[in-house]
Amino acid sequence: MDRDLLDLPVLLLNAAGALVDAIDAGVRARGFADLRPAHGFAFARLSHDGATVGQLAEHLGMTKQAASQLVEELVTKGYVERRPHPADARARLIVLTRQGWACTRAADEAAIEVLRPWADALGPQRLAALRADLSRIATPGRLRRTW
Amino acid sequence: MDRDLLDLPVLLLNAAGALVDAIDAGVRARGFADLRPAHGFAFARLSHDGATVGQLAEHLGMTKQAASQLVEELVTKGYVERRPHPADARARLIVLTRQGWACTRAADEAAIEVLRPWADALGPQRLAALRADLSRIATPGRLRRTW
DNA sequence: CCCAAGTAGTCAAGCTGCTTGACTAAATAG
DNA sequence: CTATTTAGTCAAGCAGCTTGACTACTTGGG
Repeated sequence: MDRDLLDLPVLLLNAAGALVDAIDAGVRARGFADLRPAHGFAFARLSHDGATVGQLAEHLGMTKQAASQLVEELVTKGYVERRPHPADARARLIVLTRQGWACTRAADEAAIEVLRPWADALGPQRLAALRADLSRIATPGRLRRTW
Repeated sequence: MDRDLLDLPVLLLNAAGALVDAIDAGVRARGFADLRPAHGFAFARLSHDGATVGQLAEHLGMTKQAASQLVEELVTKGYVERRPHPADARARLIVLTRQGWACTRAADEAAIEVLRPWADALGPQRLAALRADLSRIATPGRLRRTW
């Protein structure tokens, strides 16, 4: 039983990795080859009303500097744009461009394509249980590069 | 429902990260402050009869060169040693030293300390279900740095 | 038995994505 | 209206990985 406990982290990491890789592959296959998984997680945060660089950094579990240059990269590639922040002239509101939204939709499609068969095999109540169980371990909101 | 599907990867990654971080903290607290999570995953592989650099690379999802220098680091710090391989003079068998075993035990303790309360809260049959469900997504044996 | 091809491991160089440190401009507190 | 804090960027550095090239040993086919 303890053996079972001990390889749970490995199992979890492995599952997460497999999922992320599969979705990333799906996104690339849809024509967005210049993006990495981290960008997708950024898009997920930006897709609700945008976000500041600081909020993005918080969400991605990295420094503001790192988030800033990630944004710079996305601006250059045309996926997001910096707008003046309506309530704070120091800050800038990062929002998705048309291309950013297109990519977000593609990512959603890819994710569903990967997750659907597996969710169907599991069944709804088992899926709900899994979500609930995972939520217990997860630190809300903070995402990080693992190991 | 699709919304639920879509944040499953985030949830998984988040949970995996939280677990890895917590165990890593436990290991450091036990006096092994010069190690990172990746080393722990290496130990897990080495603890069954040792392994070659190539096998380690495969297990950790990295190139042989990277695994080789990870081993070099662990040799320097006294956690593993290189032995001649019994069946192949090109290869070397990497095995844990006494200190390596001590760290492995400490890691197991830390992992159980972290996982136990959460496993208890879940209950045995729910835990078994979680393991089974995760196993479906996971690519067997291959571990990778996620995103 | 021997040679050609394949495999285990290491050395060296380079690069990517992150960090820490220092700074400017704007907001906020007292 | 100054003193402190906060948002963001610029610059430099670095850890952990990659690709490429090489040596030592093994394996398979004639």
